[in-house]
Amino acid sequence: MRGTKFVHACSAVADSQREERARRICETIREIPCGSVASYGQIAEIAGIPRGARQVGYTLRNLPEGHDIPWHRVVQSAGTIAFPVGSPPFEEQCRRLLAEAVSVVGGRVNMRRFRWQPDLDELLWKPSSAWDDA
DNA sequence: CTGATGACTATAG
DNA sequence: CCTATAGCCATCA
Repeated sequence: MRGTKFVHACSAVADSQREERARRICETIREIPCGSVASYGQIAEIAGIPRGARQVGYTLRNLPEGHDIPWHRVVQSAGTIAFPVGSPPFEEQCRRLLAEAVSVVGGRVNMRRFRWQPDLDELLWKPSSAWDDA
């Protein structure tokens, strides 16, 4: 029957899959260009995890000490910063965003102006395919 | 297994 | 703009 080894193997697989999700989430966040922001849900979807907004938050909360992930470019879907207004992390995120010209007004970013649009990015960086027929 | 939690989100009033 | 509510889902006690 299923012994201890089997159970250990299963939990090992579960761990690797969890790591894989976290890896994709971080990878996606790293793609957010300087000067833009993305929502938790947007990151989750791009990372291939539908309805995984909370998982993005969870991953971000457990980042290792020396990480180089631009966590400050992730905000809630409405543009509001996820931390309590006035809290240390809230202030830190405001500073980092302002430092790259992303204006934060009343603890909120105007998503219409700063929301990251991967499709548009690709058009701007690889215009040939889009403009050839003109 | 069960219930509580949270760096979430969409919707309604 | 605000609050309340109901989904959401991996984690954890």
